Amino acid sequence: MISQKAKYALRSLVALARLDDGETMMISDIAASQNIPKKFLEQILLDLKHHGIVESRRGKTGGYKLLRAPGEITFGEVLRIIDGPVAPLPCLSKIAYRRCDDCLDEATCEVRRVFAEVAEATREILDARTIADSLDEDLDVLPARSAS
Amino acid sequence: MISQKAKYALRSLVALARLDDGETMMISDIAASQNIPKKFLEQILLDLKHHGIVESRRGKTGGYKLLRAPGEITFGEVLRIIDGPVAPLPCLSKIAYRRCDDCLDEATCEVRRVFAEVAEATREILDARTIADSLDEDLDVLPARSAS
DNA sequence: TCAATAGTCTAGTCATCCGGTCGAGTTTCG
DNA sequence: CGAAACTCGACCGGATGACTAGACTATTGA
Repeated sequence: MISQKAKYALRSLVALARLDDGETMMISDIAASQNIPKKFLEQILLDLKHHGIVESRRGKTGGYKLLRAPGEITFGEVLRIIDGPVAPLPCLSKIAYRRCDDCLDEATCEVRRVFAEVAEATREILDARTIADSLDEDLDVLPARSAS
Repeated sequence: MISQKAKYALRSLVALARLDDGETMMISDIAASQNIPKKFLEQILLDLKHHGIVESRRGKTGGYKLLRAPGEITFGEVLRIIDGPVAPLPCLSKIAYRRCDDCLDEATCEVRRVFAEVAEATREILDARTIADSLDEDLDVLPARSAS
């Protein structure tokens, strides 16, 4: 399960991606339009700012905007910023590799191989899909329920 | 990240799968061989028993054994028993569908589509790989680090 | 210049979950 | 019977998730 925080982050970025060039959007407007608690969103946007995804301007005419093109911001990047590693096991993460402390030998670990496949598959999707992909809704709607 | 508990469960099942026909294995032996806290493992095995994965015998000559062939027990099934839904969003789970309460419309949800792909991909792997697949180690070892 | 506005940042809260542990059962065998 | 093994409920401490509070700083337009 991805965190609420990550979902909020992605939704906000989609909202910002819909702006015209040079336009900005205030935290409170994003919060209202996307149904996100405002104070919580502050943290999230700040985090995204520190990681170079968005930029902001203070004061009366302030607000947020994307720092990069929507097509240059991948789901994977955002998830790693907000939620940390995407991998199902610490020993399969490339941004935060850590040995499983109960694992005697990685090479013969009974579960590692299967989860490596999972990690590979999800990484391939998350690092390929961008905010831009979420802009054109209505195009290919999929059936309401699909996975487990 | 999958839970420690799930990892223990899978490891235990692999251990049980290595037994000869009719043989059983005691909790304490599984715990010792797999490096798992014994009392914690009791809960896990009990849970697996309640879900028809293993069966047990009490008393002096007691122990656990698989109730089904290793090839009939998928990673997905075990994960769902121990960790709950595998899907990245509640609205994408088929065993425990739940509406995302902040989501206004599922059909146009900005993030749903991408995560549906992820759910589909992981489900395909987890529901295909079985305990039996983890038995033949040494065969295809993969490079030590691979995903994110 | 000053007050209103909007972003920045640190902390605190509160519930839930994770990874266990304890101890009192109950069944089975020798 | 009594020792060995599984059963099952309760508990527990620390971490995490999802927010909330409030003080502070930058920007502007009256």
